[in-house]
Amino acid sequence: MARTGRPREFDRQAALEAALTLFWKQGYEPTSLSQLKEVMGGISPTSFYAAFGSKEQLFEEVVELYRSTEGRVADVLFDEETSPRSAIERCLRQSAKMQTDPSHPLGCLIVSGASNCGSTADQVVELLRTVRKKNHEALRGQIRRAVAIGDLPDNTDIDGLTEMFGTFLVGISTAARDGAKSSDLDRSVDHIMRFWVEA
Amino acid sequence: MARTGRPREFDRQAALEAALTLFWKQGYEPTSLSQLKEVMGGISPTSFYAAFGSKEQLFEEVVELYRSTEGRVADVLFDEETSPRSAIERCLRQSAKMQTDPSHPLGCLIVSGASNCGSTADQVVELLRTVRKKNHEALRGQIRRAVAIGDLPDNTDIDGLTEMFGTFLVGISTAARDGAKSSDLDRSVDHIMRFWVEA
DNA sequence: CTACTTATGTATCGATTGATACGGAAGTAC
DNA sequence: GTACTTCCGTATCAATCGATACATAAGTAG
Repeated sequence: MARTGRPREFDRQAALEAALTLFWKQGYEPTSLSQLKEVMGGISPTSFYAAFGSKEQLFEEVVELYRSTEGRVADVLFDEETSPRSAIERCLRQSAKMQTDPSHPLGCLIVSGASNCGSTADQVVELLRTVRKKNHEALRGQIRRAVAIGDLPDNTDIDGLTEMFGTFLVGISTAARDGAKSSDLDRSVDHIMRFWVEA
Repeated sequence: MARTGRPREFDRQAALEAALTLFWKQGYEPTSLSQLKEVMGGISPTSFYAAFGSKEQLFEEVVELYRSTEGRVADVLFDEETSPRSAIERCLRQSAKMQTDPSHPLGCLIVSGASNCGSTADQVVELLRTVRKKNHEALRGQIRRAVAIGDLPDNTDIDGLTEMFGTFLVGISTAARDGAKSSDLDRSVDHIMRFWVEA
């Protein structure tokens, strides 16, 4: 690793995970450097900027960490080996379960991590929006595939169905933060999938 | 009105409406006093605090204004003279239409107005959450009523259905802010209502 | 040892935050 | 007219924001 120079005295990975938890709970803008430095092991501002560049760069790194861990619940939307119906259903169920899990903050970092932001945080807002749009397009891809392989009729309203699932998916974050029960959310997935009888 | 003293030189109602637009667009915390004073007619800090008390009190007044105007789309959830199915459907359709209307900011002030907030804004977060919970309970009331009058079967999963509609409803705000088309959202309401064939 | 590299701690930067102090201006009441 | 009330404008408050300067400590390379 570090070939030369004074070795780092804090655990960079642990600090990153602590930052994830704080950003997840509070969102990007209201999370201050003071809070970050504190949860990241009480590091000094110099250490913070040397290791992470800036608050914004840290957040970008945090988003990557989130996507590669808890955020993986959305990956199944990109899976073309599962049936479309099953891919969507699993995404919704796993998202609902993950976002109500009390072992970490409630809701979704991608949806709620930068929802109220001033103009100084435009880049961060766009970063998260880009991730959401990718998920939305993956959702649309699954619906399209379902029509293509005959799991849904040819005259299916692809955009309308995509919007139904997509709107429900992003709604889970607010619902979870408002205290929705995991079991209620799971059964709500039963209902939203109910019209779709697998071929 | 003002019986005595120097008369106000700015239009209080117009200032309140301008504040609503700004809060709606940016959210509570990232909206600064400087921005508010500017859009509210370029008033001075003294005039601001004399007329509205504080940023937080202004926001509370703004929420009341919103609820009595654009926010009325949720009122139908409290209407027991409409059929339950129709009440829910109208709420969803009107919310989707209103929140994508380009004549004002996108999304919903109640859902997105204070989603990322620091601990100094706890009261504001709770205020909006309380409104959302009331709407959620009204939704549950409509489902309950549907079962009671036989529009839905006796063994209906009331909490699961409530969560499905409630999660979709709060999702509209994020969907609208992400650029969802009004027509797609309207058709997504077709789909989410589809399982429910009015008696 | 010296040279170099990297991390650390303290002290502080300019800008902005929400909120006030204070004096004066503009109206009504008598 | 004077007294009283309400509002306005300027100047400014302490606190906090994200970010840096500067000197020093702790390691490797030769």
